[in-house]
Amino acid sequence: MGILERKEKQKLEIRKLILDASMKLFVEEGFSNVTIRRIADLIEYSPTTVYLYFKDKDEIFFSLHDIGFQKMEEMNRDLVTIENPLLRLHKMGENYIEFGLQNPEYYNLMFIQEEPMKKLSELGCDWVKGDSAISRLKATVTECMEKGYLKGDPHLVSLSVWSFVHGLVSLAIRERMEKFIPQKEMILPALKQSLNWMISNIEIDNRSK
Amino acid sequence: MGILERKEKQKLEIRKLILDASMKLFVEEGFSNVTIRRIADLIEYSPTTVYLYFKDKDEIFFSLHDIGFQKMEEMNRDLVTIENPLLRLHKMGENYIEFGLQNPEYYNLMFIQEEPMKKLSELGCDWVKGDSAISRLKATVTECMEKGYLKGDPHLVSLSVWSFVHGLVSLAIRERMEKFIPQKEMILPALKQSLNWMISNIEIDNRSK
DNA sequence: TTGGAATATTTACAGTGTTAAGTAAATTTG
DNA sequence: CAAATTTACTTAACACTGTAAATATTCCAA
Repeated sequence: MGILERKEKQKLEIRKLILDASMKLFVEEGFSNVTIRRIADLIEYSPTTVYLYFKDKDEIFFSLHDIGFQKMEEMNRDLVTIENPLLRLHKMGENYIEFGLQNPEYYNLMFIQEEPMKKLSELGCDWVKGDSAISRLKATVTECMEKGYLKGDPHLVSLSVWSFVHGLVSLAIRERMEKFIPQKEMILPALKQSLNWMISNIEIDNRSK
Repeated sequence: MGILERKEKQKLEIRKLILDASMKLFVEEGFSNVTIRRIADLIEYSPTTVYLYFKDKDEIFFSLHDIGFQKMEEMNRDLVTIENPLLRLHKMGENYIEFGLQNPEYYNLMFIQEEPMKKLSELGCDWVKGDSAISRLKATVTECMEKGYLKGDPHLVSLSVWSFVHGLVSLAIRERMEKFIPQKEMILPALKQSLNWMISNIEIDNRSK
């Protein structure tokens, strides 16, 4: 069945073509400038051809949202080398902030935009990519507690830490931080400083040892 | 000049009519279902009439964003009666969370959506409503420090506290919290619990007194 | 070579924000 | 009071959007 295989491969190739074009538009011109017709222009097919490979526009965005998580995972690849779980948690936070600021459009799809989640509940499946990222966070927080760097309920602390960094990133990329951080180039350092402050507040003070 | 005055008043009345209609659509059917034509239908004017009172759709959203801040300020009206600044900060946080969960569409315009901020920079003026809310937060945080409830840089701490509650609310209303809080009715208590945890972590321990 | 399946395009629909031109009523002016 | 002008509003239209149905083209096996 070599022929069917090849066809399958071609199908995937065009899917990739569509995703690449969407990504290009999406990253270069932002969410609202990604239209089916412009995607079609880029890949030099007619607009309706796109619908042979994706059910609708939201499915394209959902795929891009997935790719976003892959990019983020890639960024966190060498995180396992950090022995100290609290340091690892800290670095996770820094990576998260950097990823968000450097890829606002991806970040948008992953954590802000409503459409990808709508698509999920439409398909009746759960947020695999998001959930596994959450699990990694939770595992690290739990390890911090086991080794005496943090205390409290790992569930509650993970939720809180994530909310904290998400708050920083999403306020920044949605331009709500200008009063706090007027200079654009100061955003990243300011957010990292805030993260420092947060972690130093929740870590157990070991100076009494 | 009684006649000019009356005309001015009528103009404002229709503006209000448009805003009320937008608000209705907006709250009842969400952001994406607010269209110029549906607004026009509700107020029983032609679509183009809307443009005699608002430059474009974004200007309508900007006005609604303003109204959102008014609603929030109203909610915080009796906050001044709380003597203890840390308790007041806590209550501010709770109000913020409740406001966000109860008015997701307003919250969206105030702190998530890009359009209102674009409109601001287009007009070249600054985020008056947002900035004054930030100032109130900062004042409370500063008072907490003066009275020995908190320590550190008020600027940094305010930014962090705000980011924290914004993170909680925005992840919740954008459906990213299902893994952490599967039951919808548990969202508000869980978010409040997280706020509790946060504040108890940053407050200066006075038990040694 | 022919028939059928797969793939792609054309056409079309119903919607969007927005502008320009036209109309009718209200107001000001001679 | 009548004519001119301003104001308020509507109609028609443009250039888009996502998407469905019908049509055309390409490809491959019999």
